[in-house]
Amino acid sequence: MQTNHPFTYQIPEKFQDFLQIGMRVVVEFGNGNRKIQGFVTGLTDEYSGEHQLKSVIDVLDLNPVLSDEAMAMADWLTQRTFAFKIRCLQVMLPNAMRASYRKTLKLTGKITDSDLITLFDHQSEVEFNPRKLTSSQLNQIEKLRKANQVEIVYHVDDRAKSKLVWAFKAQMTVEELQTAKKTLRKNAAKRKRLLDFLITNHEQEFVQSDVTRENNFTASDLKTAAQKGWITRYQIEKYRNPYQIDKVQPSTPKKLTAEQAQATNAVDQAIDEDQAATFLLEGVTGSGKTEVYLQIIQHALAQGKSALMLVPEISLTPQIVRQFKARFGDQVALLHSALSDGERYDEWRRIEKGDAQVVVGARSAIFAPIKNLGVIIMDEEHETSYKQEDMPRYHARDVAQWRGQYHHCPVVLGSATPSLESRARAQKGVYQWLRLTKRINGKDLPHVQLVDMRQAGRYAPTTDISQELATEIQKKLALNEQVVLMLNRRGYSSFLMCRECGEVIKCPNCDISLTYHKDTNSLKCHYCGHEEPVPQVCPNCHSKAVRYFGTGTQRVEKELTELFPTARVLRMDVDTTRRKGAHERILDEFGKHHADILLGTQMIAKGLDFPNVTLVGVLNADTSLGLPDFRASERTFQLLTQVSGRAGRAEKEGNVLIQTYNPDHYAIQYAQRQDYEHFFGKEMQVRHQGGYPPYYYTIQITASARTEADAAQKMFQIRGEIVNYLSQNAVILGPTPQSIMRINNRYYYQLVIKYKNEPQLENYLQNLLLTSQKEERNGLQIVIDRDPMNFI
DNA sequence: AGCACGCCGACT
DNA sequence: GTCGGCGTGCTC
Repeated sequence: MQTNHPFTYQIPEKFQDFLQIGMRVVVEFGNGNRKIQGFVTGLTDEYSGEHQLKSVIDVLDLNPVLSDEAMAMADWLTQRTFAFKIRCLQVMLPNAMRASYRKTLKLTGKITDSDLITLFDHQSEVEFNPRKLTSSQLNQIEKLRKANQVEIVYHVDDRAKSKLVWAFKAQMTVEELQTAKKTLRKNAAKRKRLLDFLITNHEQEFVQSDVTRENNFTASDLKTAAQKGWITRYQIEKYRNPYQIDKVQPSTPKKLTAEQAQATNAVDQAIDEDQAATFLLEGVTGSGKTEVYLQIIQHALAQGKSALMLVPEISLTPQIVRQFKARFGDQVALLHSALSDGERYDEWRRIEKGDAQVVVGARSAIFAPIKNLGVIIMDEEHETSYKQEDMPRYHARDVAQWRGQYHHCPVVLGSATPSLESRARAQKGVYQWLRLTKRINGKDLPHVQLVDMRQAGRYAPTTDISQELATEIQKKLALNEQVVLMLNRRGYSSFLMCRECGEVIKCPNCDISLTYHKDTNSLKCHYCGHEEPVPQVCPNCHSKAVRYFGTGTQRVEKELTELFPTARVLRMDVDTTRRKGAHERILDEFGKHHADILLGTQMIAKGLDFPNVTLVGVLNADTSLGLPDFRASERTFQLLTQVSGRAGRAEKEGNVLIQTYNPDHYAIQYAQRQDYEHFFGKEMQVRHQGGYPPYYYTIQITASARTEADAAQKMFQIRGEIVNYLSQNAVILGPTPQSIMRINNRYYYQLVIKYKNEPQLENYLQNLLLTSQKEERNGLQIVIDRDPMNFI
């Protein structure tokens, strides 16, 4: 991982004809000649270098798995995100195609050591995992290796396996089957039924599991049938079917409003003219953006092109998926992190083979191997989850635009609350600006009321629910309508504090307070996973007055059931949605009105579309305002606007209540009026004054080390170097310790560079990436992040 | 990641 | 004079 350049290998004759750029190969690497997986990045007929070349051991693919486009994209990504090229190549492929490495220990001579005899256990080759062995065993092995008694063998396993299922079809002719039927015993009813089945379904191929399930045969019935020669059984490849939403009612395009039609036409035209233009589709919540997307995709398909649709991970729910499947059926492929590696691999291959022309997926789907792209759409473009937080630290929006250029196709960025960066570009005419200002149901935006908790809090019936909110909930329950309550968990958690001395219980490894978990009555660290029981007495002053502070969904749930004993409450947070499919199940329950109140964290703010929801309550609007991040206002505004949009989606009017301690803050004020445009104006002023994006570009450099001094020292050294490469116009912030300075016993220091145009900076950082590798061994890690999303 | 090499202190 | 631990460089 420490090198960032290609290595040259000789191609054995047997591979020379078909080895191509973009294939995966196995090669020997390093002094120990351990085998590793590599990618072919270039081919040449001659080599005049000074190195003794090794040979390619094996080729893993029959056709290139990385297209020319993927190779070019990886090059660009390497440069752009300060990443290692190998990581950029790997990110283009599904996990299953990444090799897994294994070592075995092979016996070539005699062993006498009793330790090792037990280790080998009469086998000549065993799995070798040095971590599981004692140092004396390792010593022995090392000696034997020197004496050529044992050998370490390196293996590269390709995990990309297609799923095989048993299939069968009739082997005999109808006449022969008829004859066979006559030879059966009288009471062989099941075999008779099977033969009848084969006679009526002659010539047809069946998947064994389908037939056994639907016609009540067993696998052994079919095995016997094969033995008797009635059928042939064989294995076929089968695509795994992740969501099992096959049987959806097909939907037809809806009639568009004038605004929708205008937006659609503008993009359609760009598709027809092969224009690599970027559109910003700014549409208020409920303005029918999804229908616009669907019709744009349809237009692309009609031109014989394909389409790529990105949605935030969290809103990739069956509800959304169903809409696409209903319109485009089997042409849709899904890429989603909840898929297993195998499922993901199958979807990837369907796309790669051209069996799917519409790809719907979360962030990494932007690398889908889709050909002949007609349009790329990014819904909720402001979502921070589009930025990957480890190497390569790409933003899906940037990749989308790169691919748009490559394919000469438009990119559509959609949002009710666009990121300031995108909105500013629309202002300047860099993006084409499309607006949907009206809701499709013709209703006004829901009425939003602020509850000033500084006053209301004193008379509140419970800690988290004001009288105003309680009254509103009561009204809706009486009308048999549904309520969504959001608890803003960002920057907030329940911690344990001693009321006597003020001691807060903190994680022993990290600099943050432990979070109280009621279900297990324990304290957990959300950064390193440390867990401990709740102490009976304060560790500092030994007082018994240890209480927990903060708000958790569990506590609010309890308060709700006390206030409204008959109401059915569904809770949705990380605890209740951890299991696969739990997310969908909860929403499904709520959709069927099996509950009256849905209580959740941020995850309920997006994508929900329940016609019977007429009240949305935000329990604590401000917690995300106080974060030391220049995007705090933007995030708060976006969140409040998104969640407000959940009310009154259909015929019924909806209203929204926001509880806040900062009713005068502009982010809250504009969110109340759902006035994105004025918020944008105000926030741009703030950014201009502070010299932040979109007025400046930012790059964050982080150093982490085992001691605070090491991390700080490195950052000051970098600062000292970097000033030599920067002009007067650039600004360096820091180095400063990160707001959570210590995580898992590592110390973090950071530095942020704000700049507009610094031609020399790029080179310095590329160089830093390489040189910093050397110090990794001493526990010093450097991370370079372009356009970081989190400054804390 | 893992091997070789060179340096240095401990021990024969 | 030799062995082994440890830091450093390099991998076609």
